[in-house]
Amino acid sequence: MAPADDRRVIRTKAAIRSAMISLIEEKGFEALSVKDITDKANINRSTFYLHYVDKFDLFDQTLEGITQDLHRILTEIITLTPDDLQDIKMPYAVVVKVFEYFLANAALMKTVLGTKGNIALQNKMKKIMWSALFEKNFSPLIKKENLVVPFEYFASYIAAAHFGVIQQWLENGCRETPEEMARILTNLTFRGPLFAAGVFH
Amino acid sequence: MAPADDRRVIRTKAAIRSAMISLIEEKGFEALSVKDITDKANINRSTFYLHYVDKFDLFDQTLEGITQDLHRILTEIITLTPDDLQDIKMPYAVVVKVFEYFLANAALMKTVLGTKGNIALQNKMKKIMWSALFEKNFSPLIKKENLVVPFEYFASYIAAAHFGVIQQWLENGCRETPEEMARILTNLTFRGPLFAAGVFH
DNA sequence: TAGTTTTTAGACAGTGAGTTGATTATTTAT
DNA sequence: ATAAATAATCAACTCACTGTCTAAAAACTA
Repeated sequence: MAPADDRRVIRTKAAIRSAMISLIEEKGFEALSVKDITDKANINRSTFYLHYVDKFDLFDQTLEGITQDLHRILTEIITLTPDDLQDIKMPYAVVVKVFEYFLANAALMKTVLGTKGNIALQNKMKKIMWSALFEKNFSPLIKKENLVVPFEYFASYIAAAHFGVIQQWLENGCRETPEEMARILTNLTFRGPLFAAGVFH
Repeated sequence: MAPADDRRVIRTKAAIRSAMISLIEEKGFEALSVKDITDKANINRSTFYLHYVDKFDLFDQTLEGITQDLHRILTEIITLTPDDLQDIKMPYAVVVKVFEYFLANAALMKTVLGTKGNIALQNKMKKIMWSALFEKNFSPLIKKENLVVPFEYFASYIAAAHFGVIQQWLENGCRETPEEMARILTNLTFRGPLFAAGVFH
């Protein structure tokens, strides 16, 4: 092992990484071959194996930073209190932060969450968001005796719903601001989707 | 072309199909090879190519029946009126039907929607459910002037949320009855998730 | 049973994966 | 500026899977 800050290594890894991202956008993760990546990155195929075990390893390493960041944002920044949930402001602030982060990493996030992505990767991210947001924040606030539906389905409902909205936003090219998206998402969840859609008055 | 009801053909196709389903459960769709499938199905690899172009073709053909059924269930059975949405009963009936169908085809549905599935396939199914359920039923009922959030995000929210709950249910092994699941889902959507979770009283 | 069709076994070329060893190019530290 | 270190390259190799094709064997239908 040599200095990891060797400029050749940095250059090579960057080339590989950005080749992967642009290729995932083109044809999806599963359809990629190592050869595709190294061709696009203009490096020898052997070189790839000096840095990564295979394309999955490459993706994992790429995703690692993202998931750490996200986890930090979700847990460090805020711990909700019961009062926060009675008002829309506090969760709103968290959601804004998340959207801002997604916006800053839109290209990669789109490859993870977009239609060309990979379910296992999606689930990895879902799990992180889930545990950070729910287990540590929402869960303690929910009184079992008030539950009209099983907690796990409530959780699946919210987690998937939020993911769906984020996915749609990324597909659209992130036209709305993080603040606007946070407003949309908190409205949908706090007021209920049908109310937010104007079906109930 | 000979009689398509030749018993050898029926046997072979059935063997291939069920081999595929069980292998997807094991290792996921992308990891499968044609050889895996034919080994499991105990047929010659050449035989596979007599019936299918490749594994994607096999999956498409397998999914075709499912999607047609689902589309029929969602469109034929019901057309919602504005009054239906003021009450929870009518949508409830549709949702029960859907869960019943999923239950009857749980093995395959789990491979499509489960963690080992494939995003493209999920999207295909989402699109079908989406167009049948929303474009023809919900959409006309929503008055633009009452919208608090853009319609497309409302749509993404609901579609993804329902999908998430169905996924969770399949992962759990379909413990709840279709009626129970329909109750859960309609409660979450009609009352709003936080109300259904007992956060609001 | 006779005639037809499916399945089989095996071989084929083509492609990507992952590894290796010798060589060249670049970088860092002196 | 130069030497030592090490990263990248190139070519070649094994392996596994794909998709196609043939001729022979097996199973089906009528």
